[in-house]
Amino acid sequence: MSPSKLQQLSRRERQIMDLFFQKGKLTAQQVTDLLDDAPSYTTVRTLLRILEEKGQLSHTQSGRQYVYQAVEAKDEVKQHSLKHLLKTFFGGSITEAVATFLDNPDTDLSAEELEELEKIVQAAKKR
Amino acid sequence: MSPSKLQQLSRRERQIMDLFFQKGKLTAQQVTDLLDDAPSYTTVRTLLRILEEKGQLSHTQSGRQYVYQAVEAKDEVKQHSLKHLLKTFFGGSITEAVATFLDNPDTDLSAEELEELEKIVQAAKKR
DNA sequence: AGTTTAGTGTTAATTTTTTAACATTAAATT
DNA sequence: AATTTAATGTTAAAAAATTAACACTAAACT
Repeated sequence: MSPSKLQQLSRRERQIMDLFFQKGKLTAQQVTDLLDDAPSYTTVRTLLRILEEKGQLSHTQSGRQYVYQAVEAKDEVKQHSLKHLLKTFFGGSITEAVATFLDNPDTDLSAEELEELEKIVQAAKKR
Repeated sequence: MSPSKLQQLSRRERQIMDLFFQKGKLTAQQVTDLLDDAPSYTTVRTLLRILEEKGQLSHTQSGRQYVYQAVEAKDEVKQHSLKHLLKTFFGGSITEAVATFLDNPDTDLSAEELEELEKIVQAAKKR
């Protein structure tokens, strides 16, 4: 049950990393704006610096601004996070997860979306 | 971007809650055994107490032992966690998540499992 | 009955996280 | 050119999390 790198991060750090996974590149100001329980701008900058020290973020300079982005290859993070979720809540089964998702009355997938999902599954069957 | 209750938890607390979501009921000793970077037994007990104070866990007594379990209805947690993951990494799309999962060469789903997944999707289409 | 074992109760030190003030610098505006 | 604005650099206080020692209690064992 050894924790992954992402799980090593503190609350705030994870919250911020989640933003980067969603949005890609962000400045300190943007991060501050996106967090709706955001601390001060200065605090956000400190956290970005720490995340960079920890190797989670890198930055490039654009004019005077630092533009940060996640370092870890996104696909790896995706795969890992999905697996962790499946293990934690769905006994490792993607099928159960999909079933749960589709069962939720709040979710209503379009016909096209379902079509696409079906195709993907059928394609996987052929292999 | 307001954090959910689960996201409010600290690292260790989340790590422990994940165990409860996987396993159901657990004693302090079992939690200690399941964590492979576990702190001392005393520490684990303290964390369980804190999680109970925070309303995440409850316990019943079985003989002398405290048996803990997650308070929040598991389905809600499942739904919420899945949605959060989809939002963070897959633009909210279950289809993308499934695609990513099936693309991973490490994953090999059995024919039966794929069959089942297909059925679930087809059933959803009918609605 | 005495001793060991396995549990909980209480308390507190240490470490980490979280926060942000204050200083500095350079660009943009007046 | 002077002033304001918007950025980063540095440092440190406050709060929270993490850890575990020590005390106590009751059951199980000898």
